[in-house]
Amino acid sequence: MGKIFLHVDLDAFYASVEQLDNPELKGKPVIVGGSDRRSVVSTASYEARARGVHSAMPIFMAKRICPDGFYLPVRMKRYEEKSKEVMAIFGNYSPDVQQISIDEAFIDLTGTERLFGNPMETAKRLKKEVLEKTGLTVSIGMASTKYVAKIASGMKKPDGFFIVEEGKEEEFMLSLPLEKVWGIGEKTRLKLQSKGLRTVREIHNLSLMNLKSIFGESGGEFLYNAVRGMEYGHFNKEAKSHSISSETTFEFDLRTKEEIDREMKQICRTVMLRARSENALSNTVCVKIRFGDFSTITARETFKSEVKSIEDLFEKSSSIFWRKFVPQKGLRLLGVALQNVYDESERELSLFDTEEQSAESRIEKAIGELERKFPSLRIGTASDMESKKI
DNA sequence: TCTGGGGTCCTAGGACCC
DNA sequence: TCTGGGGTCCTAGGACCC
Repeated sequence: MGKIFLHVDLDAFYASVEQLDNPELKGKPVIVGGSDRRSVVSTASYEARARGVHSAMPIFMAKRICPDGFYLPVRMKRYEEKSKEVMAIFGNYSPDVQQISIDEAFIDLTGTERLFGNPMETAKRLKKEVLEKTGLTVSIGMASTKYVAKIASGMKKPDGFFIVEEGKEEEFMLSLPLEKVWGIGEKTRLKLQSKGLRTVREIHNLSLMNLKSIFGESGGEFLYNAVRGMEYGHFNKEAKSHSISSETTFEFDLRTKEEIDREMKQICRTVMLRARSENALSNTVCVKIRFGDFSTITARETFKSEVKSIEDLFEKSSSIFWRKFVPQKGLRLLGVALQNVYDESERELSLFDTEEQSAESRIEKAIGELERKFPSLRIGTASDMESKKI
């Protein structure tokens, strides 16, 4: 007896929540995204998709093809709230629920027949319960592997249910156009094309060795398994690396040190407060620079001791930034990340940790907690205020 | 009026150690 | 007589996903 997985995906999630909270928007083209020059669409409702609007499309373009759409800002807190409600319902159907993003999860139904009955009926009940309790529709894929279930859930959106029977996985994969294969993006498609490979079947015809010689050890293995509908390892592994990052695209490219310092400070603040709230520490700082011409570089440095404060992160990031930045090109985007993050409890105490520094980290943690409780509050330190000229 | 933000994983080359 | 080879850490960049 094989395994049974569901992949459950909330339909047009952000846009659906907006329609739920404002029923007048039901049946209308709703586009959730930023509002300035360089913003893109986060989620478009199905009505907007019918007009050609899709995720990642620049807002100005969406407005051109869908001028009468309802354009709304992203309300992340609200979506997180609804996401939690939905995920809690999933928990009633299996002890093994693996959330993979804010709007989708794998549910392992293997061995739940005795408790819940036929998995197909269980899946239908789950759809119904989510709709009744949260007002949201989901699309479900059911298969013997997570990988195939994931693709299956996309076959009949929205409000869909698609089953790939055990033993039919390979046949199912062979029936798909390349664009539906999860893990093959534009670049890989182009590379496949340059080798004369245009269909899943053509990839299927190649040996593992052959694929590895073209796409590398891991890429080759992935493709070989994918076109056969076999489980892809990386769903099952615990994530081993972790990072905390924040980045901003500016409405207009920045050029002066004053502007850049100000933004850098804000970004470092966001990253550091988040790290504090997660009790996360890191010794590795990565700075991302996107120039006015859209060319993008990253530079990172691993330090002997962990990043200790917002100010510390600001200094470290700045020193990396100014080694790489080319002022003539202008700054379109600035990002800062803490990488290889580990938990506070794993810290090896260093002789250099002074009383003062740990006091600083306690203060920042308190600021983060306060700001979470009172989102309208902005707490600054004396040096923040000076730089903001309040 | 071009192209967001937050992530993960992989590769390839160099340094360094045994 | 001149240069093997594996493991691990680090950096920079790339691909992909939602």
